[in-house]
Amino acid sequence: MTDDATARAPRGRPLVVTAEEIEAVALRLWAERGFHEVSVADIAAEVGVTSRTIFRRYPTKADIVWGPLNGAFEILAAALERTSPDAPLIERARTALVGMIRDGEVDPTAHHRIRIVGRTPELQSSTSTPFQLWRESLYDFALAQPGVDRLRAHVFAWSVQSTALAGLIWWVDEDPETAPWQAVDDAFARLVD
Amino acid sequence: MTDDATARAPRGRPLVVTAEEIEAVALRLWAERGFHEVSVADIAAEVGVTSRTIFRRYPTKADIVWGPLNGAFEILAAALERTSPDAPLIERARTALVGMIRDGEVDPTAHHRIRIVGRTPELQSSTSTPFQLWRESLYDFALAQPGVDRLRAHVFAWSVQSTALAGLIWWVDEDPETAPWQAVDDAFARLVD
DNA sequence: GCCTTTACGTCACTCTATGACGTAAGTGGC
DNA sequence: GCCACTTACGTCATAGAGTGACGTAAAGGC
Repeated sequence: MTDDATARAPRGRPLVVTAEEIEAVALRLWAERGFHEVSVADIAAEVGVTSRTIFRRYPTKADIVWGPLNGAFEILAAALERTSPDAPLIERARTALVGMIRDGEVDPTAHHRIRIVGRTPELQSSTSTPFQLWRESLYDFALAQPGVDRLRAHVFAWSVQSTALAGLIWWVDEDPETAPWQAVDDAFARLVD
Repeated sequence: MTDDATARAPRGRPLVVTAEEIEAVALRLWAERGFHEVSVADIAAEVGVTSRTIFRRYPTKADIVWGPLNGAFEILAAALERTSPDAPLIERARTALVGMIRDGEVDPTAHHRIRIVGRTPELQSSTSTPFQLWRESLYDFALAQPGVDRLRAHVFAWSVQSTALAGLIWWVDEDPETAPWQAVDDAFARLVD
């Protein structure tokens, strides 16, 4: 998306560690010991910086987990637009979401990240950045359709997001051998009852 | 529920303040200044105790908001059982939830509490105690019905809870003049599309 | 009066998060 | 090479949510 031709050499002191390094260390430690058991200071020490630096890069500890997934709402919005306008809203959301997860458009570490989220209830907060952004995308999409009022769009966004989350949590602690998109697809199959 | 005949005088030092007093002060301050803007120490000072005492009574700051609503999951479970077995699952949940909120079986301060939740995104966390307990009730109820597998029960619990939450949030910041049960009922009407 | 039980205060400490301030390390202009 | 400018980092101080340890206050039972 960024124009490489206009991408100039950055001015000022360069970052001493990349976001990838920080997140790789964090994900590894959290996978080993759990989210609460590893503090931001622990990660910072392992990477070779101060916790102040970490908090300057990430607004909260939880945002280290999300990382590139925070940008996924744009992919979701685009995927929603590509779905068939004739299908019911819920099926369009299902197609877009499942396709997005299945095709791994987001990030190679996404599965790893979702596993930690699934194991850590406090990360499943509905106010976490990506979930909020997903709901916004879903809300805007639904509201643009004819005959959809704001409450309906609101309910649509919430139920789609929570169904996806339910599927992912299910996948993590009940069926981790299969693909995550399959669990989400199965969850949507149960929703349309 | 407690047997008054066997309710003996409590041994040991009595509580210096009742839970009602603490929660009344907390709700008043939060309604005036907002949830983040009023610390637990502020509430403790106003009540006349130390913050240590508050944290001994309530596991987290958020639990002061929920208060008696934490016991509502039992009322929900009972209300679910009273619904017509012939109706679809989602309608039974709708009837039970809306009836519960409408008839004010929970607590006179419930509306006040929900307003604060609606105004404070971080309190809408899916891991907050009452929401978790509601989902458990809904999950157990759904799983006991014939032809419902565990994933379906899981998705059912999540979508019912989030639909109720969506309705309540909608009520708080879009339609606070009407009754909250009406907003929740409307939300469920949009869900069954 | 003494023992037991329960509630509270004080102190110390961890962890997340933020503001202030000075410094290190890069780019670009001359 | 020197100097301004920009950006990242470290250090320090601070606030707020929790938690464990320890001593004390206030009740009932004997």
